Amino acid sequence: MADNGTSVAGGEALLFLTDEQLRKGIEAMFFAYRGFTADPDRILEKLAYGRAHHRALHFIHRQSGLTVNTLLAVLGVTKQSLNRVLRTLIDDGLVESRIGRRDKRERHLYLTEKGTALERELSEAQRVRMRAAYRTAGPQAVAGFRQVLEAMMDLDMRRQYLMLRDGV
Amino acid sequence: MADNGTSVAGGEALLFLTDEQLRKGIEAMFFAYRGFTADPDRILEKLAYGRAHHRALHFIHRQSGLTVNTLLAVLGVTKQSLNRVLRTLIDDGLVESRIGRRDKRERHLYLTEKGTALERELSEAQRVRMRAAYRTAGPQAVAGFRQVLEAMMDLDMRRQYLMLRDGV
DNA sequence: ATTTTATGTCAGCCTTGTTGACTTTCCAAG
DNA sequence: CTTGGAAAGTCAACAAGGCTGACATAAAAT
Repeated sequence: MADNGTSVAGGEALLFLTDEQLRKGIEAMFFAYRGFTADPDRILEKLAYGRAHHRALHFIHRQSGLTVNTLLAVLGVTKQSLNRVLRTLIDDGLVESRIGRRDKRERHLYLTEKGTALERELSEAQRVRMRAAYRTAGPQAVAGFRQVLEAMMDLDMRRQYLMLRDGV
Repeated sequence: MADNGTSVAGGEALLFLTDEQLRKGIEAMFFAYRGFTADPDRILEKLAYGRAHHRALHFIHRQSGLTVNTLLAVLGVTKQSLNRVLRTLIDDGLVESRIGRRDKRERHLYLTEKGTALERELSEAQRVRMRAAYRTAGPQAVAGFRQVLEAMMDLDMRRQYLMLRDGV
């Protein structure tokens, strides 16, 4: 059996999923996620923002003009929790909340210039790391990386993810 | 260019890392991590424990007899923060703290039978999901998954991870 | 004998999650 | 046109789990 836990039988690769193999994957996820958030965290710290602010900025940038309800669904938190974060972002002039034209109950969220700038700084820090990791691991690895991650999501999360991945 | 962002030039595959590609990876990480923690979280909730307890149990199981200091380094939290968690685990009879034989200042941590049982339940829930994801994605994807994750870690985290990965 | 290390603990603070209750505004169905 | 329900905002209270700072004890190391 090869080191990566694969073997070939009858031209078809089979997976021998030992608990050991799985544990390595679990620990890799744990440590990698720390790396994944480390760079933005450092930037946010200086501004007295947290990861929650980053997430909000990310998805507002991603889907400009989305409603509060949509953002709640994507983030998977309560409206009270989001509101605290969103209020500071609006007060600080990073996010603009516009009343819906069709449905005036809705608030549509947009990044201001200032918000766009911070989002860019945060995501660029994150991209630098991802880019380096992708380069190190190579194209095949990258494809596999995404495949496993997508297979690991809950169904409802995958729905959200695919909507974003393939365009809204 | 292929859909996965790769192309072949002169027999060597090159990576075209558009911001779009990177963003998909970033969002995949975000949603996948939620899935990754979802199953243990549900189990922990019933017992009034949190993710912090799970992490402690995991690494004590992983490296039985490790000292408090070692655990602190792996988890990357302060001793006050760990202590709160550790104390409840010890009080509840999931973890045993034995005074070091060589160095009596040290406390070596072990899972009790009860602790082992809970750790198994938690990690099995996590393994079920990982196993399913691995099976769906296939062996090549799994190798790539781990490669990218490892390349994404901070240097000091990778040190910790490799020590655990390759045996202590 | 003194200093350093490992651990534990108290107090207090912050972020970010939660639930519950209540309001305002507004759309939509009866 | 009234009424029910949806979208959003807000107040209060609470908890987990991070953090810092300060201090205590025991034991090792110098």
